[in-house]
Amino acid sequence: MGFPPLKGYSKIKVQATAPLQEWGVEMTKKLMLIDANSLLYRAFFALPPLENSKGQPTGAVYGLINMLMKLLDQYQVDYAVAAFDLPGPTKRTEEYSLYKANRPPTPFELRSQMQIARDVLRAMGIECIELEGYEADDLVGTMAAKAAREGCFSWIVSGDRDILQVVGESTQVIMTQKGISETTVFDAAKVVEKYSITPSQIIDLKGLMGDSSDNIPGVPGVGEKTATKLITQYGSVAGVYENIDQLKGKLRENLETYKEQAFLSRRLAEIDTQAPLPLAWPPATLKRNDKELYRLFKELEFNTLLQRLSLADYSPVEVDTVSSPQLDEGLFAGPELAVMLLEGAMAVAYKDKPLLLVGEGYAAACQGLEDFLAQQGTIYTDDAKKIYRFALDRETDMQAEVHSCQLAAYLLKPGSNMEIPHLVRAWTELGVEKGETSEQEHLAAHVSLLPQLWQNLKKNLLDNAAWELYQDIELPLSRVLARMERTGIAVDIRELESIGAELEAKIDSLEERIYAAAGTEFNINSPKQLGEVLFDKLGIPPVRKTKTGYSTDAAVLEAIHDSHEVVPLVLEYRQLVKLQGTYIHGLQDLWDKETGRVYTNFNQLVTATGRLSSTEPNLQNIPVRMEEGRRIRRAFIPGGGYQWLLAADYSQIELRVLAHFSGDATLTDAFHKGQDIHRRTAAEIFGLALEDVTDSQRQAAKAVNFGLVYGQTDFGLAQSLGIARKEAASYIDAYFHRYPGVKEYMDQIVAQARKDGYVTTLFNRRRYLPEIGSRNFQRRSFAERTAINTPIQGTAADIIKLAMVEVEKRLDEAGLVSRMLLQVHDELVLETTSEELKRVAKLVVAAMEDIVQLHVPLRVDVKTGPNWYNMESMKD
DNA sequence: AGGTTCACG
DNA sequence: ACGTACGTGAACCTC
Repeated sequence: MGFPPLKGYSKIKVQATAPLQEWGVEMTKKLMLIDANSLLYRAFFALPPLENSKGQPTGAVYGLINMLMKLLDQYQVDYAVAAFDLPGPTKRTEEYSLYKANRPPTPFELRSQMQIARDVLRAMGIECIELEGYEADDLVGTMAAKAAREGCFSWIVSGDRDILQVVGESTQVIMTQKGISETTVFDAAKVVEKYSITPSQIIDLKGLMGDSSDNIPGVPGVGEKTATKLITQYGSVAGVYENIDQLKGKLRENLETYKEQAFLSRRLAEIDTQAPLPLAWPPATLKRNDKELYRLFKELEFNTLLQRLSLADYSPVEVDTVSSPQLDEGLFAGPELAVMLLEGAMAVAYKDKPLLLVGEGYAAACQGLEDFLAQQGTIYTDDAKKIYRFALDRETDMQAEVHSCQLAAYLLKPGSNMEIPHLVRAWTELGVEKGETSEQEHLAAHVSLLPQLWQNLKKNLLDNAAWELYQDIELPLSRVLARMERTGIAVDIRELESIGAELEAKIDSLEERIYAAAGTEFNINSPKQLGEVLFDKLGIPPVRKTKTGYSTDAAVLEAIHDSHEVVPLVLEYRQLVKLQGTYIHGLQDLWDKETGRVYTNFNQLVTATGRLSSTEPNLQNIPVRMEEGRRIRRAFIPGGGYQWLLAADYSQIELRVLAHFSGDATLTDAFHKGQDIHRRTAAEIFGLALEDVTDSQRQAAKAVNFGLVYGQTDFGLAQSLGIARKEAASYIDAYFHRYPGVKEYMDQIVAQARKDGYVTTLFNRRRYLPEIGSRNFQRRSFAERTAINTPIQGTAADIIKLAMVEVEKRLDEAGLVSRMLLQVHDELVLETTSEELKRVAKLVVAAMEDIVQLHVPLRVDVKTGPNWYNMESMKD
């Protein structure tokens, strides 16, 4: 029997386990014993703090159940029993009142999951046992002993090493490693291999070394090493004392002084295998209560587990695939239409049933959709940008209104999975079973659910006060982005080739010089091989390690710059190879020879902060900082009919947003006076007049301003400036002293994030920070920095998005042919004609600067040129 | 598929 | 004491 096979199981990495026969075991029945307390603790601390929408913490239960489902599937056992601790005194606390006395109390968020875990386990057909005065591992150990007598093989699942003492002929332990998803299986040989002692000797080992986590004292001065040596030599604690004469010095003295304590510790460490079991033998077989399990998973919002168990109340949905051009007349007739544009196909809901239109049917449907768009009506779709793009490609004057489910979902919970089947499961009570259908059919099957999905999303947007964000910023922006994507940007391929040829020559030469300097030929692009050459062969002392070996990144290479002549060559090689591979070859591959342009995709649904991203090619990271790379911008040019590129960028937008949010008097004053912000900061933190600030002081202040919006630490600032950490700390301290409003704002936003569990931007874009209350320092700190950064970065994103909609609108109203091509976070790039140049510059600057009234002015610098490299400022 | 490195704001 | 500045995407290597 056991668990039914899990769907999608093969994708989950589980350590392969030898079948029973290989272990030399021949038993008819198999039992899994679960030390539930130990695993829940593990899961609780290993996993991010999940909770359901009602605020009930669920992470530990999720981790436990997820792990057990995998194991049950893998081991196909006949029975499974889970043991729990009960609060209150045990035999051990009776004997030794300090037993586990140093344990911090179980966190509330974990305690509240203990009963839930029992309920879920029972629903899975796993019996739960507990017994006053006994701990879970005693019950597990007793069960294993009982099973062995009954000729039944057991696996014990636990995260506690102590349980290894019960490993034997018919008992093995599945021990969690770091985290809880990775496990190791221990038989007796494995215990010996790992700890150099037999399973039962674990008890004696603990007797001598103690266990700080359980507050078992052991013998002072005896740690794991000494204890292992003694136990290996004399077999047991008793054996050690029988041979105490052979020992000398401090060790013997301690052993003699603490003899009682050693035997006490041994008793405390020993698992009781004769507890009175609150359970009949054999245990009930694994009989799942699907109805109850469904109810629990639904309540806990374990949607992936519901899916995996095929427990979802999702009926299979039949998709009619239509390839005939003869479409039903009613298909595009209604005032409403649910539609998804797919690769070479279209999904449309007809009388609440999904149709998948392919081949000639698709061609006919495109005409039908075009006609529908030209009239007033309502479209429910996954991604509005595709509809706008469709309308643009077919030059349709769109009258219909579009509702974009993915866009709405993104604003409600950025960073989550935006695929339609996920959204439907997350935001409605509905769903579609995947079954044997293809991806495309499965997706199409959801099309008739889009109107319901949309209604739910819209309600949530309204509840979050994010409806305007959707309606006035993001949805109109989808249309702007569709146009920009369709427009593309012209690339001078000859220029690209010429830069590429130059790079090629330099790379070849560097390659040879590197081989000569290193005295060996190797793959310079392989961090592994490069590390071996630098740090093993050439003997340069390594600076830093990564998970997999030596770190060889630019910071490391800079640090060892003068250690060997090959290092600077490698640095230059790296830089050039990056340019050649990512930009020259990357752009060449995506260049359209018919139009001479490249067409990026602007993704509106991926970033956690509300920024756009750009792919295939990414035109938001074209080199600019280093001259060598910056030259690539020469290849970006205005296309046919246009003479100029125009770039308009917000000056210091993030610091202005910070000034707005914090209301800090000094920061606000600097922007009102139009001062050089870094110079002013330097003057403030070094206590100087503006004109007395030196270049290096300004540079330091710039780094402070820069790090500010990231929630910087002294360590980070020290790193970026190459100064001592104390000095960096003094800068930060001086800054907050001079800008108390900024400090207050940062404390306040972190407090708010802790209270609400999320932060928002000026336009109510929201980002959830579930780890803000984590007890894990690292995770909590990260969430706090994110709480500081996201409102700033996200508001800047809101502003430029709104400006883009406005620029598009004003260009359109003015009847200008100039057009937006790119957005690079705080910069817009347009192409324009000689006739329109001045007018467009003014229009763009005005639209961007006036788009929102903050407590400080927004400033935009505008430049123009015949390509993206040779750009000159326009001052009227 | 995941890790490392590096380009941008 | 913790590890150490936010947000992206692409190329390449390694497993």
